[in-house]
Amino acid sequence: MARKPLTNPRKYASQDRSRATVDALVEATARILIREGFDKASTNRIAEVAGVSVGSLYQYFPSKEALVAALIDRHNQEVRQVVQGELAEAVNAPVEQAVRKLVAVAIKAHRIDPKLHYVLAEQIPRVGRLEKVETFNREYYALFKDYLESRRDEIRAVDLGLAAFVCVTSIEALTHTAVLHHKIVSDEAMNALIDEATRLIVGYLMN
Amino acid sequence: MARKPLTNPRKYASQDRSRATVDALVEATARILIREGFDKASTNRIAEVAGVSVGSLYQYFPSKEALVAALIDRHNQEVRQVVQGELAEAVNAPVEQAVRKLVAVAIKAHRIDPKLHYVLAEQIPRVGRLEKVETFNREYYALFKDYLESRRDEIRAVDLGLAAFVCVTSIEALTHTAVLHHKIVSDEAMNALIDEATRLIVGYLMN
Amino acid sequence: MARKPLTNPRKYASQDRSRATVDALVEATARILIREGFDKASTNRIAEVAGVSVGSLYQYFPSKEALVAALIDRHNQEVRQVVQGELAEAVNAPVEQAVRKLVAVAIKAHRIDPKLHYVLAEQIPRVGRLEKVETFNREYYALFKDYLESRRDEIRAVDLGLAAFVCVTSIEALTHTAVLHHKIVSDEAMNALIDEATRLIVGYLMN
Amino acid sequence: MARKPLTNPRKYASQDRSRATVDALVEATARILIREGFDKASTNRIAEVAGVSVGSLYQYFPSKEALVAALIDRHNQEVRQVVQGELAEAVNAPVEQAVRKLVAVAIKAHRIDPKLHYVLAEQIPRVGRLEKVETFNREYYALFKDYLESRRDEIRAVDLGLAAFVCVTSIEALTHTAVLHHKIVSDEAMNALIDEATRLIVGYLMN
DNA sequence: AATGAATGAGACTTCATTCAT
DNA sequence: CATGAATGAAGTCTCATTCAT
Repeated sequence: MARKPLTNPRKYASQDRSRATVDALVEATARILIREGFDKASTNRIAEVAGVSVGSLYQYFPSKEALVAALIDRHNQEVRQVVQGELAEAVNAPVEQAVRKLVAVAIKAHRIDPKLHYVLAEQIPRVGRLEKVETFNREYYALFKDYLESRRDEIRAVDLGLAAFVCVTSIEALTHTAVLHHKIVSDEAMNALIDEATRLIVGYLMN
Repeated sequence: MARKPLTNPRKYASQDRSRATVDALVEATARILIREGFDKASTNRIAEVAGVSVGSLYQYFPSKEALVAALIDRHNQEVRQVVQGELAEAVNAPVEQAVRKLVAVAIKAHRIDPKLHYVLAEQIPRVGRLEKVETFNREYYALFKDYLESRRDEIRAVDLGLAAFVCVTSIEALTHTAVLHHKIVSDEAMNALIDEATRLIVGYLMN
Repeated sequence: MARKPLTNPRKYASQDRSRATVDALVEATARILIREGFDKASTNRIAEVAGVSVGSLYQYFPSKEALVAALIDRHNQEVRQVVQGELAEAVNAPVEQAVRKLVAVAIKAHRIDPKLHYVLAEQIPRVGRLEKVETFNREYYALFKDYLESRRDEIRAVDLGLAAFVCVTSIEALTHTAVLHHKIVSDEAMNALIDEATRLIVGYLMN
Repeated sequence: MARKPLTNPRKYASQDRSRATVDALVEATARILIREGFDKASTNRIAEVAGVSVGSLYQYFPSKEALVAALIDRHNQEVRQVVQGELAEAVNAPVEQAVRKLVAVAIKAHRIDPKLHYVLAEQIPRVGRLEKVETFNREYYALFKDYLESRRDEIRAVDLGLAAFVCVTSIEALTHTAVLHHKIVSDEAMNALIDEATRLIVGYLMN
């Protein structure tokens, strides 16, 4: 996109610096959003916290929304990294194990940065941002449906789409709410929640 | 302070006018919130849509937040009226019937004004009205826990608090998401959802 | 100005009521100005404190300024009533006695309602109101000059206009400041002030 | 935070620009206050007259009051610069010379910007800046009292506090009123006033 | 006349964005 | 590229005044 500079060193230097600036800005956005709420997250404030000038902010992000979008992407990325491997495992496990894994992973994901997750999910004026946040659930939903299909003979006869909706929505809600409302104060509490959620879903799918 | 007027009509006339203005303002707030989002809901805009002047808005509501609070109260009131009677019935029914009723009522409640509900639930926290919106879930939760206690011998041994959390959170999420994402396009679809949700919860409580 | 009503009683009744309303409004204005400052003295507030409607306020006063003007007039009237008699006496007294009297009267006048005086003199946006407040000093000045002329042979040779300015300004400032800044806490303190002021002025006029 | 620029001018450029903006705003405030009164001094108007945007105003002054406070400080500073040197001299002079000096300096100070002084002194209390404006008189008073103490044996026996109050208040009122009401149209008139005021005060202190 | 609801200009202030340096 | 001063539209809220009842 940018033309190649004449010397490599300079190029890398500036690329690094750019990268650092971009990171600082996204990080500042996250911090302010979490600690002070959306209303305090003005571009000037973000730039200040990031330690750069507003001008620089607009050098890298065409608008405030672009900044928030980048933050969402970053968070999604982090969640993906945490979730990906474990989810792959689950796919090959029998129903109960798979569900248990799913629940555990969901909790793990929500715990990455619960407040940020909350802010991104519920506090950001949506202006097209909504879809970005929802992408995950869609993926989750599709993955789950695929899994159910692969295990169709182990579970009772159901509309798999409907079942996937029920399961994914429930797991998401339970883990999200539990994490956000500090219901998971100990490993015990977490295990209890995992047990119950698993029982809820497995019982639903099997009986 | 004012002496009684000679005719009733006159006195009531002004009261009606006030009332109409207040109603128009709250209604305008709802419409704008739903159609254009929180950010577009400026006091000037609300007044304009309500067909009154900003001055009138501030005659009745000390701040923009007060307006939103009034809207929340109005919505809560409507929901309560729909829910109340049916919930009383459920309390005396056996588990499966009670849960089915609960789910049905939740759908009914969410259908009153789904978009408004969504906006109030997910977009308003910024206004600090969070607690007002959450009051409902708390009440719902407490009621459910009480019910579980009264039927303790019909369900499996379980931490009732945890169980209530699991059930209420799931029902709320399922009905909310279903209504909001237009998953309930027909009575059939609705009945299917009720069946599944009921099965989910009852299976969880019983087995 | 108003057409005569058909019956006297009614006439008087309504006149009394009007008078009472007008008085209440002026009084309310004074109270608010003193207790809460000019910025809080909105017409709506004044009407409320007066126990009448804004509409009535505008029935009797064409504008907020008119109200303030009426208040100034009322205060001036009160001051006049206190001052008048004593001032007449002073005119016939020899210089020292006259000056002493003048100072004493000035204190008395300032003590009528010091805060109101202060507010009216220094806190009211002037818009032509200034002259009304200043009228007094002018009268005072003219009167003093006349007195000096009548006693020209008892005092040293001097530009009487200039001398009157010096004396009136000094007496006014001393009594105003003393009263306003609570320098007159006792009769002793007052007498001390009177002594000093008198000495100041008499010394100036005589030597 | 910012790296040193290669050339000085550039750095100073922005500082100068800021400074110029700030100065223009304070100056505009003064002009409007003088020419149109406090009520017309809206922030938008001030910015307009200063030739900058409202935004810039709020970049440098957190509120309208801050602007007025800055103006008061500026004026005080100017007065101080005029007064300081001359006052130091007076302290070492014999009574008559000292008083004459004091009066002359007071006139000089009041002449710096009489209308502004008036506005700041009598119109601003509403902004709560009263103390700032009064600081001066307090200093003046303290200084005068100290002087009287140092010359105690040259003047008649008096309560020095009371005497200082009488003298300072009188000088202040005379010079203030004279300047404001255009009583000082010529050097002659000024000298006459100085003579009279000096005589007033000296006569009071000595006899 | 009295009432008080309604009006709307305008005040203060914020903040996303631009642009000269 | 970075900087940060400058911009100005837009938002919240107040208050003198009008007007239907």
